[in-house]
Amino acid sequence: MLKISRKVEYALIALRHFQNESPHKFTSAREVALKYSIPQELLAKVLQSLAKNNILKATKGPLGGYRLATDPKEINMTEFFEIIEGPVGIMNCYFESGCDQIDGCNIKTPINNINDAIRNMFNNMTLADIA
Amino acid sequence: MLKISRKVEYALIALRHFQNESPHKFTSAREVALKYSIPQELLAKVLQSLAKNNILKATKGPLGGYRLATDPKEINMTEFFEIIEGPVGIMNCYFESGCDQIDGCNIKTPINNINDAIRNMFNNMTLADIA
DNA sequence: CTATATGCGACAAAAATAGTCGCAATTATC
DNA sequence: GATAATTGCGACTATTTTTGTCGCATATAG
Repeated sequence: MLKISRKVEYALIALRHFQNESPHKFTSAREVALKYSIPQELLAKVLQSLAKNNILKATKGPLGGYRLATDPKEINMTEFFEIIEGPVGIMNCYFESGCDQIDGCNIKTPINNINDAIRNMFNNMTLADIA
Repeated sequence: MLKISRKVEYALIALRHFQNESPHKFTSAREVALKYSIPQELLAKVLQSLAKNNILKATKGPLGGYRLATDPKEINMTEFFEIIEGPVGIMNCYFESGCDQIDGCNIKTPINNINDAIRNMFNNMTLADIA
């Protein structure tokens, strides 16, 4: 349970790759996909999201590609996860309003407690911490 | 992301319900399902798992049903989650061996770090803590 | 004997995730 | 200017996981 998605996995792989490249070199999605045997199109989408959110810098054209735009120390894990997968939380009701429990939900508090614990953990973590 | 499943949600609802009942009263899956508008058959399965793992006590026949078998203070959250959903961890490779990365996986360490942090958190939590 | 439980396995439906494809816009190289 | 390689983006399909259902055996209170 609590598994993360392939997209997050691919993002982590790519980010670690960029960390090991010289800071100004651009690497294409294709190259990264080949190197780690991951689906190119899917990786491309993930990298596009990261670029749109200023985690990566992108350039088009031949010799184009991606490189880190931000120091990994500055990349908060909650933010990182949410760029790729939307809100971090174990249940939707943490974020949404509509809930069809007739007799009133009796687990709101426990759910929120768990959510807070998880979010708190990731809020205090940067990409640099885990790599 | 990191959402828990409905089954866990239903288990939490039921457990909180049993916490509020007198300790020796048995309540049937049907009754709990009706009260909280959750699918009876599915809830039944979840309760059966919990009974098999001594979180609940079950009796058959009319007037039968379930009640707590254990003090919530003694119910470890990791254990609880794993009864219902299997291993707690953000990625399968934490538990499994086969991995088809050709060029070597570059995210084993970060993944393990995140996993350890999550497991550690839940290991230090009982059902009583969150309710 | 009947009605109401749990227990369990197989199955079906629905939703989420993963992956593919096509095309526009940009840019380096020839 | 033509070509090839790239990002960017949306629609689509396939696969997997989750969710829910059904049927039947066993137990038991009345």
